[in-house]
Amino acid sequence: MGPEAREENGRESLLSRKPPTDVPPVPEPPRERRILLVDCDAFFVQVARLEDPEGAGRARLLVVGGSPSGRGVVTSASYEARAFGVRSAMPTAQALRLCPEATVVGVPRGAITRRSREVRAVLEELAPVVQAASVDEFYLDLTGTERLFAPETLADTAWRIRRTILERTRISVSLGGGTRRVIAKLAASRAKPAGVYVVPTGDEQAFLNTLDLAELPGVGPSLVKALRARGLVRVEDAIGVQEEWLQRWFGERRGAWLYRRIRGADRSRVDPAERRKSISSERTFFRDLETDEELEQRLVELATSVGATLRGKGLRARTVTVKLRDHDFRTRQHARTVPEPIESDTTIAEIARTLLTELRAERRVPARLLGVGLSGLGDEAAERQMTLFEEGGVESERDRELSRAVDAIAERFGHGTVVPGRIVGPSPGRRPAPEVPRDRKPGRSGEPGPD
DNA sequence: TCTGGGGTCCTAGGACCC
DNA sequence: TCTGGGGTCCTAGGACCC
Repeated sequence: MGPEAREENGRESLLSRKPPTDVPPVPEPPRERRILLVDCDAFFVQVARLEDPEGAGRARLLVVGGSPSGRGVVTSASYEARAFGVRSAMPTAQALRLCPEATVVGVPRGAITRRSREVRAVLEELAPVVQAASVDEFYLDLTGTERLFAPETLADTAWRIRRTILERTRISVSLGGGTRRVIAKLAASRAKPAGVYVVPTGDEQAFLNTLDLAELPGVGPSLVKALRARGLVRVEDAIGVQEEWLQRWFGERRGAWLYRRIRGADRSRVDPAERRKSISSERTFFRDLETDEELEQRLVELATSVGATLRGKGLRARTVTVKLRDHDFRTRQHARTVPEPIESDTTIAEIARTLLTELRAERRVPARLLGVGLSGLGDEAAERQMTLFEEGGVESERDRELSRAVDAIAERFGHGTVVPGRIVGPSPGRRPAPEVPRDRKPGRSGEPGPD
C-alpha cells in the first residue's frame, strides 16, 4: 500500500473548499494546516520487548496485560496475536482461549512513561508544535514549515520523522497526515503498522466516505447501535441525512457534532500546553473486599498516591471523588467540592473517608474496585495569591507542610516509604529510583499487574 | 465471557442567584 | 395567582478513547 505523497496545492484548495451551503457554517482556519499524528505501533508490546529482549522479546505471540489468573484484561497484543482475534480490553483469560500459545507479560509502567517521553523529546526537535494526546500518540502541527522543508512533501516529512524516531528511540511509529486533527488521526489508522498515509488537501470527504461510521473517533458502541437502527453504517450512508434529522435522532448537540464529524470538520488546535483536568488512581482487588476497615486502608493509600501526583505537578484541587465498584460490577461514586483548593494527603484522605462512608451506607456489599480522584485543579502558585483562608479553613498550613515533608522523603528514599498510619520498607522494585521523575506515580509495590 | 487504569467530555437535575 | 427564565455551580452517571 503506497502512501499518498501528492503535493498540496494551496490555490486550488482555496477554490475547491467547503461549499457555502454547509449549515451551520464551519469557520475555517486562516490557512491550510499541515497536521501529523504520530502513533506508536502496539506501543506496550514494543516496550515490553525492548525491556525484556530474552523473554517478551522472543515471543511472537505476545499479550501485555493483567495476569491470566487474576482479573486482568489485555492492554495490548502483538500483531501476530491479534490475528487470533485478541483485542485490547479483552479479559486475559479469553485472550488465552483464543490464542493458547501466547505469552502474557505485565504492563511495564515505568518503562512506558520513560520511552513515551523519549519519543516526545525527539518529536520536539523535529516539529514546532507537539501535543501528547496519550502515552503513545502525538499531534504535530507543521503549518508554516512548507518552505523550511521544501521540496519535501508532508508525506516525505512523515517518513523522515518515522525513520528518525526509529533510529533514536527504537520505537516504530505510523503517521497520518491531513489538514485537521481528525483527518490525521483517521489517516494514521490507515497507515498502520509502520507506515505513512497523508490525505491530500481537498480529498477529505472522499477519504471519509471510504470509512464505516464506527471508525470515527467519538463514535462508540452505543452510538453505532443507534445509527445501525436507522440503517446507517457507512459514512456515505449518513452524509445525505440532514442535520435536523440527526439532531432529532441523537439529540441537538450530538446530532450537530455527528453532522460535522462525518464531514471531517474539526477546529481543534494542536495545543502543546493543554493542562490536566483531573488526577485519579483506582485499584481492582485480587479478591473482593468485604469490610469497611479493609476499604479504608486501601482508600488512604489511594489518597496518598493522588496527593503526591497533585503536589508533584504543583497543583491543588477543589473536588475529591471516591469511586466504588461493587462485586456485581455496579459502579457508584460520590464527590465533594470544597470552597478552597487543597493539596495535603490528610485533607484528601479525610474527605475521601467521608465519601466512602456515604457510599457504604447506601449499599454495603463486597467491593471489587476502589478509586480516588481529584478535579477542579488549579495552579498552586496562582491560588496562594488569593488565599483567604488562614487557620480554620479546609486545610491547615501544617497539613500542607507535612505532605511536602513526606514528598521530600519519597524523593530520597522511594515512594511507599511513608504511608499515613503505617510504616513499610522501601519497595523492592527493580530500580531503587535515585531520581524519581516528578509526576511518576508512586508504585504500590515493585510489581506492575493487577492489584 | 466475566469485565484494567488513566483520562476527557456530555447530560440532566437541583440549588441558588439575579 | 401558583409559577418565568437565564446563568452558574455541583453531583451522578454514562459514553468514549488509548
